[in-house]
Amino acid sequence: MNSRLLIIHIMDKGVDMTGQSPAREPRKAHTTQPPCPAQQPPLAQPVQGAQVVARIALLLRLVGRNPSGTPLAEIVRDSGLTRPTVHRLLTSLAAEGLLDHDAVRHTWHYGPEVFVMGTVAAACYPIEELARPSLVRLAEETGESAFLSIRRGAETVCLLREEGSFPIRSFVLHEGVRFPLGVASAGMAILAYLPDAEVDALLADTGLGETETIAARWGAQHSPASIRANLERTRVTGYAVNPGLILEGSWGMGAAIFDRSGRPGWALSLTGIEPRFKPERQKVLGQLLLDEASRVTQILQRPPLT
Amino acid sequence: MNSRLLIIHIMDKGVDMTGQSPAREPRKAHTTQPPCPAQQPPLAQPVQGAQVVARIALLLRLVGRNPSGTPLAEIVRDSGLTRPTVHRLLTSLAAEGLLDHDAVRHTWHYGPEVFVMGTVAAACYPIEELARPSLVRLAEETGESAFLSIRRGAETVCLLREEGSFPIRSFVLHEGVRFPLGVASAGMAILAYLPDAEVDALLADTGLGETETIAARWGAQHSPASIRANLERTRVTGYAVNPGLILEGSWGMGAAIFDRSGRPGWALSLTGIEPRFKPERQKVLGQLLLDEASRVTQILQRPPLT
DNA sequence: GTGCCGATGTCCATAAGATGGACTCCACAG
DNA sequence: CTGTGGAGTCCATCTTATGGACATCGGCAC
Repeated sequence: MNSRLLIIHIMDKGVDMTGQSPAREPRKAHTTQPPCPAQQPPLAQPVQGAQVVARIALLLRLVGRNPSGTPLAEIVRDSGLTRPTVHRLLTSLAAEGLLDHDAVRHTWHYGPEVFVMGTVAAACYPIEELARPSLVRLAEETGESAFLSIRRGAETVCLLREEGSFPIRSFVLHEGVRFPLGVASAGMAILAYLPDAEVDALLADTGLGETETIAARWGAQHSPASIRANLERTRVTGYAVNPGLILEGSWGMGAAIFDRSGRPGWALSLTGIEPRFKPERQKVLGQLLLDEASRVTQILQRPPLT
Repeated sequence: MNSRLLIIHIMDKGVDMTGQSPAREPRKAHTTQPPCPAQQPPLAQPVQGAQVVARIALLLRLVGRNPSGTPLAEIVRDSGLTRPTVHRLLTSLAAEGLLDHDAVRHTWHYGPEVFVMGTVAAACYPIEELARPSLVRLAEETGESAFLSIRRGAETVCLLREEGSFPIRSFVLHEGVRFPLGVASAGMAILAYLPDAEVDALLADTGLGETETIAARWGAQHSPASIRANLERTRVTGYAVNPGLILEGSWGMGAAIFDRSGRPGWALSLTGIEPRFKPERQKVLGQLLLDEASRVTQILQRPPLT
């Protein structure tokens, strides 16, 4: 389960070696530029009068990347907040049951209250039950691991994972992992079916600094041009292919699911190693993905619930 | 749904007519007594330096009571906070995707982010899949509605609901509803298997004021004595019976589920109308509940998962 | 129509409360 | 033993949340 950590590490150590600013300093962000909308690339607007809420939400999102627990230092680093602040907020969240603190391993995870709230919320978001059968079928028929991701603002979040039978499995993707739209096949599949204007907006402003571009974080293979090229390919076939762009040799394919208003809000995807994604098989896998995505979409269209 | 809420109601309506301070003033609480452990009777300790976190958690819990949406006024009333504060916090939470604001109906619900986080958390709390089959069986075999509740501090929270076929159904209990331990059959079943010391603590201090007792909120049939009497009955049979104590004619029965350390952390329960809970049938239903609770308990005991 | 009521939503001066620099403590490696 | 890196704690400072007061909206009675 720490293979994931690995990736984080790799990325932290390697990709970010843009050279400049060895000591991070984004934490001063909130002190000076009140009109500045983007301190972090989350999904929130400026908002007035409750920055703590933004911080808490940020921390909750960060903790969520690792269901198996995240150490304080990692959260401090990735949040850009100071250690005392993060520690205090995490402690308070834990006191409320929203987080849990593993005192032995010094890690933080989601607490029972999050689970409880999520279960309640799940009553309003029935995607889970709707998509699980599709995931199972995909995993069984292909042998690869199958995933459901949801769009959240400019990101996708991996919600469900269904393991395939193939003995070599990638752990780049698992529950809670977030990617910007355009990175990973799920985000690519979703992005491909958003209106052009939104695509432009999403690919253009990644905050303010040019250091914050997707490419800076995820490598040159995620330059706007590369992403747009892949978008075109995705629009032609209907499904997205990620040819090892995140981790060499780790391929993925995805297809979008559309909500009642016709917008792509989720995606099904498959991941595996490169030899399992030869061109001929891509067509097969792509069709399977499209079939299942279409099935889920149709179920979603149907009920006028509420 | 903390007992705390109650007080607010009481105060607003009548009890606080002690003459002094018609305007509520419990909000000064945090300013003076730092060592005082009980400012609010939720599940949290004093905590230092992040009262906003407590407020946010409180609001999230309150919103969760009603998956279908809660108006601002209700949250303001039950939280004891001022309207501007509640409004600002809710707005901020909505901006983060943790809540959703129905601008037409002026109601607040859980947002997609809560659902996402919950789904991630669910990977660590597999009770859902473990218990669902039991709920389905219970609902099918009895015709009543079946529920899974979880213990959260001094409360139970209803997590899952499975409708029965019987055409008259009670909606006292549904996803997100919270009761103090000792109220409703699920909480009674759990309370009955907690150590005596804990039971005493839970039944004794319901905060600080004597106006905050469970009985004050849930009626004299929930006096400590009555609860203890019911506890005894529960310990004899193994299952709890709620003979319409919350709502006349709305009966319930529950059985506890035990975690790996042998503590009662969840409960299965059935609800229905009084004629369906005649003594002979109680035995049948009770046995079914015990069987299913035991089954879930055994599954929980088994895996040494991380 | 008009006026009342209860609700939501907004503003901004105030002071309450969150912040983070600096410190301690602990575990582990060399 | 000393050095390094991380977790956790403290408290003076000043940023940030607070809530009283106001604006607005929609429904309802007359």
